[in-house]
Amino acid sequence: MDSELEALFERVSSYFSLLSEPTRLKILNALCEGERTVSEIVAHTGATQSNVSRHLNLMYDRGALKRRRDGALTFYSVADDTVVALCRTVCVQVASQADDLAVGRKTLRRFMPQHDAVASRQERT
Amino acid sequence: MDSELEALFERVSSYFSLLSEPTRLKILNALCEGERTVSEIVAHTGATQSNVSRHLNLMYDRGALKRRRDGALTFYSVADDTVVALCRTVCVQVASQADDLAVGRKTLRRFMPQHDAVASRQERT
DNA sequence: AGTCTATATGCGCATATGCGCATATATGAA
DNA sequence: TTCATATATGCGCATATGCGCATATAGACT
Repeated sequence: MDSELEALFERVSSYFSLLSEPTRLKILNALCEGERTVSEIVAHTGATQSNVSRHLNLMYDRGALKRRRDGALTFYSVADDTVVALCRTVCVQVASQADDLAVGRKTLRRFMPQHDAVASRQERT
Repeated sequence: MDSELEALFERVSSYFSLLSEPTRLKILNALCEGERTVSEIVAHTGATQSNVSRHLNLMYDRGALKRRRDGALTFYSVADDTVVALCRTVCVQVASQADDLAVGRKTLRRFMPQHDAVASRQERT
């Protein structure tokens, strides 16, 4: 196997690993609508402050998030829009193939407004 | 946090975890052009037979791959095209943001022909 | 200085995951 | 049946990862 591809896949898998953790997905969800402080994210996700902080720093280090400090507050926001796009794609995919999963149109719509058409098309199938 | 979303994110993260492993990406790469036997994938990826088998079964169980048995041979192929699409998206993303990573246009093109336009657009930036 | 709030981080644990190795199972051929 | 090839799987280990808990750091205010 080509060593160029080896290196590429190493990075790609590491990229995906960012998204393979529920807490981080919750955080991204909280950041979907824009900039948020750590405390806001803690409140929104229900995770502990230390975990949220750790995950935020991780995603920041990997370039998925950007941050801005204002006094004692740190504002985080999405730096890599691809990340959010991937989440949305997989949310639709998962919701459409899981009959048992009670993800209402409403929830789906709130989470990914622009995929409305896709989501409802899948539902009719 | 909504328990509906909790369940959704659990699944979504598990979906992404399939793609957060280099060996599995190599396998998907080997399956991009179509159906392959386990031995062919072993040869193509350079991984051991037991690992390839394990990863194939995992991806099969999760619905990412389908399989077909013909005598002593087992043919695997991609069942969920979204998986491949996601890989391609992230490959382009990673390759475009990593200056140090020597992923030539040629390699990229071979791996994801239909993203040619996107890839070269990124390169010019 | 002292104190309060906000955020980050060190440490240890528990669990998950990928792998090597050997072996089991299945199919076809002699 | 016996052997050979193809694929799957049990077991143990090493590492990675997420978390709880306590604590450290930083800024604002008195």
